[in-house]
Amino acid sequence: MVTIYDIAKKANVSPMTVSRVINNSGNIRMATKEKVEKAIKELGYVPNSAARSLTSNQTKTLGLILTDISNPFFSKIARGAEDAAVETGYRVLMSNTDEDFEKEINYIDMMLSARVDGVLIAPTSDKTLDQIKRLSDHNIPAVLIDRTIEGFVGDYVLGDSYEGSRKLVEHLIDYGHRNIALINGPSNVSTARERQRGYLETLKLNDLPVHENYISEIDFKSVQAGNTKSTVAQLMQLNDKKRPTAIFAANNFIAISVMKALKELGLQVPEDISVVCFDEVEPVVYFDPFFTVAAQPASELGRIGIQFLIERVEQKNVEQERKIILPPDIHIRKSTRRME
Amino acid sequence: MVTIYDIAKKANVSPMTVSRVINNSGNIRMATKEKVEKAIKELGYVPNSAARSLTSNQTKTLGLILTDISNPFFSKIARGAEDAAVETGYRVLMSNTDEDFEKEINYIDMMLSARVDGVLIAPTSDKTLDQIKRLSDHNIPAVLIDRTIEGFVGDYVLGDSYEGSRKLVEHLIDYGHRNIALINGPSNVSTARERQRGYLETLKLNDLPVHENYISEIDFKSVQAGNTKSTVAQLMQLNDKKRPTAIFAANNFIAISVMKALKELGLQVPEDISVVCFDEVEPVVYFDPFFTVAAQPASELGRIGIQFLIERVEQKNVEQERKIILPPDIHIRKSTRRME
DNA sequence: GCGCTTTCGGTTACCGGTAACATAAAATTA
DNA sequence: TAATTTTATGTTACCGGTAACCGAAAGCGC
Repeated sequence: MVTIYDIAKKANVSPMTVSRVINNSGNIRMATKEKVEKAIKELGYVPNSAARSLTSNQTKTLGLILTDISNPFFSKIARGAEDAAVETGYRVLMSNTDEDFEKEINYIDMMLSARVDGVLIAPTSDKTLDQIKRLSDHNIPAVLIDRTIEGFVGDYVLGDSYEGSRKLVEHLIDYGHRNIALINGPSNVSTARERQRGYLETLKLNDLPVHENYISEIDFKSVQAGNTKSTVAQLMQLNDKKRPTAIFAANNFIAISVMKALKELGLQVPEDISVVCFDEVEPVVYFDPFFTVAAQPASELGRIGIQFLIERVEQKNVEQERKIILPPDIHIRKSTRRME
Repeated sequence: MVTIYDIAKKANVSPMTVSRVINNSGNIRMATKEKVEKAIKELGYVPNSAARSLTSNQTKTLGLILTDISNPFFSKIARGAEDAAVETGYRVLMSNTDEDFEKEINYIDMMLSARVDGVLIAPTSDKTLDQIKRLSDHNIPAVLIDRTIEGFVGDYVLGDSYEGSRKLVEHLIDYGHRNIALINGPSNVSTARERQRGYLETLKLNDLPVHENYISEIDFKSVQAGNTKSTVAQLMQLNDKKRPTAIFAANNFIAISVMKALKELGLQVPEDISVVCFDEVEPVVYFDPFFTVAAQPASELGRIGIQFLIERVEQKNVEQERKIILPPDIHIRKSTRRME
């Protein structure tokens, strides 16, 4: 591997001079600079960031801890985040927790040993607070994305779950639905709590009763395992008057799984039942706008999250905590129908 | 930041002993080991990989250079790759080239300065060969994914573009289509060449004429800019006999754009025209299987790619070049119809 | 041409680990 | 119990950069 010393020897200067040329620091005679640059080019030298970070105490690397990069919502966040990072000269280490606390801990370890300058994280649950503390104990700032956690002090960038939820439910009510079920994610995630709050309040505001068995929680692994079917089946087994005419799926992942379950149960959407959900179900939306959704500006979330994070890393605007909550766009499409 | 020296002082041993405990190397008395481990835990020490990599000459980090992580095909590759990487104790640096050669060069620079142990890359074109050479000049192995490039020596993992293309076109012919247009990606990408070859050979085998203006090329940026419409419009303006009854979109990105264009032109799929494409159009496929596609095992590709890469990095199975070509699954769905 | 300031470049030490060697302590053998 | 081997730990130097300090050369005023 070519080092600064090889360049120094070739250009007949000291390693320090090479370092100065690379970093454009100090006073260097033009002739010397050119000599060094020639040697660098000829030997194809690229600085070793590991060595650099040892003295500079920064790695120019950020950690991105998300649930699952193959979920379109998160892959858009990742894309926005990565774009913002390279633009500012940072690299991004990626990871997928699958909402698993143990995996999350391992990734925190990884970020710690990689000495990343900061972490943008969608925490798996409120328990993640301890992990964020571990980061800050090592002087590594964290910005939350998509979710908050209780007791967190710092910046976060979220979609407005409460408001989106309200609007989706209002839309259903507007269409004449009175029996609306909510299939939610686990309530230890803030988005689930907010969506449930929006759901409940909207029902209350419209004087609609809340049936307890309309609300179910289903976690990432159950959805993956295909356990949504029993949840849906239970809902549909309620007797006629109580049988929901609409399902509010709390995210795209659940929505897809619900659709699958409905299909297996022989039910048509929207003829037999209406379905709405949070997050866009891409990319088909462009040519077959089917799903009525609360679409979050995912790539924007990622971009802003990284910007905040880098400002924290570089000690700018550190006085205030910034809580950004971006409103989702409600797209009314064909998965909901008016009740006669 | 806590270092090995802090631990050493606290545990009243030499730094070297701490190092040995951490790496489980050499002979350490049980009592000493426990003393050190206690100190590590109490101070929350995590080894600094940068310092480590300086002596070990490896970073346990791999580079992943893809077109666009927010494209479901690539996000699945990324997921498979990242999974395989962590399982083997590696980290992953992500990047998005947008098929842009300049961006790709910058990312290669980034990988070089990060001293990644290896790179898994979907090259933007045959020109990328020089960049891969830059990597190998620095002893960094590269494995290709999704695409090959001319003159490349090493491992690659691809989907079978030729075979998938043949099957899609055969399906269309089987359905009675004789006028089949191909909207391809740029021919400096191997998949485009292979898909075109499959297209042409299948037509020839079935004694169908090849109209020159049935084949068009459209690059990533044009698709992004929404320039697909003019291409599609030109096809549809051909006089009746020559007007295509089916379009073969060479990838999911093009397919979505084609669908959009058709919609704007007021054409229905599959009533007015049939459409097939390469790559799955997820995730809607699960509940609304619409598109007839050649689905590539993306996550498998990513996983195998990383496995090969790590073997190269760790100098295992290096004698032979491995060329893996996985067959796509053909899913016949509702975007194609039989001609009467 | 002499002293003073500025410019340019070199030397040394250190960042946080670890390989290689050295040495002290314990265990084993004769 | 002395000699020998084995085990346990310490010391030194180095990985590839850079900060901090220092000295030589060049520019400048008089």
